[in-house]
Amino acid sequence: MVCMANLGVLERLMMDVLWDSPAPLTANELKDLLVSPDVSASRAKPLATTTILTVLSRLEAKGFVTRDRDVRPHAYTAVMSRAAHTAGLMHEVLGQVPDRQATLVRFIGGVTPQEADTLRQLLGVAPADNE
Amino acid sequence: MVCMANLGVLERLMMDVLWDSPAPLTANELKDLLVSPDVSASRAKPLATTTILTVLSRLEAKGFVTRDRDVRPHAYTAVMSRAAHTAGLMHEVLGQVPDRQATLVRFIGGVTPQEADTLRQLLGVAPADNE
DNA sequence: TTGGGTATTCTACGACTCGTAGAAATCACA
DNA sequence: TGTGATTTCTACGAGTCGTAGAATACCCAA
Repeated sequence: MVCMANLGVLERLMMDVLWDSPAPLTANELKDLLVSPDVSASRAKPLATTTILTVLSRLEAKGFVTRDRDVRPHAYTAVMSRAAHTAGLMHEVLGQVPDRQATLVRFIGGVTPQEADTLRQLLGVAPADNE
Repeated sequence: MVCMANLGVLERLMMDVLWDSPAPLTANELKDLLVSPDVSASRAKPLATTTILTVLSRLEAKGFVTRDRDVRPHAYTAVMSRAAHTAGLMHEVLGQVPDRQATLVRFIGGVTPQEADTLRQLLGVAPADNE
């Protein structure tokens, strides 16, 4: 049932790096970015490269990343954008309840004014290019 | 970071029973409801009462339920409504991303027309007149 | 006041996930 | 072909979760 969610702390951190990267990353590039202070998803201790690779494999198995095996240091990419992933999570959560109406009421009650504006815009103008 | 989320399958099932109940429940009442076929959150195997109590204690420790210790078979109640809990989860997920705008775009792209109408109403936007 | 059923707590185990990484195998180039 | 880089295999320790027996606490009828 709950399936998109389960990312551990490190897994999530690594996804953040992947999401922030404009291009596919190798394990070592990712490792370096994890400790680089100018990256939001930062981390104190540097990890062993094998650790990075293990977690990347797990993320691949979970369907969060793909790897290009044709280039030699394999290159890893996030399958979905962060926005798509997060929106998917929100839908997944929302989909678990019988009464979405009530949930949306609560949800809207908690959004910031800016977010409300965004939503108004999105709902005011017509839908909806998908993919 | 992620804290509201982590409910196991049984924990979630029991929360569903609690949420569906208009009054506080005792462990045994809850146990019976778990196997009663007219309850959405149903279950094949009946569980030991101690199992129910263990899980209820864990839910209490996690802050999802409170118990009334003054009545003899302790009575358990969900702390938040399901709607509040779910909406909270959605906010928690949304709060993890740097660019909420993009996430909301995706989110709105995936809602049903009915949900969109609900949202328009809540946000005070004239509904799109389709259908 | 006590015996006995009921309710609750304590303790625990097995399966699974996750962070972590060494050891072993594989690869590619000099 | 040897060697350094890369990847896979294997594994451990901590934590969570479903599961429930054993031990204890509670309360009423006799």
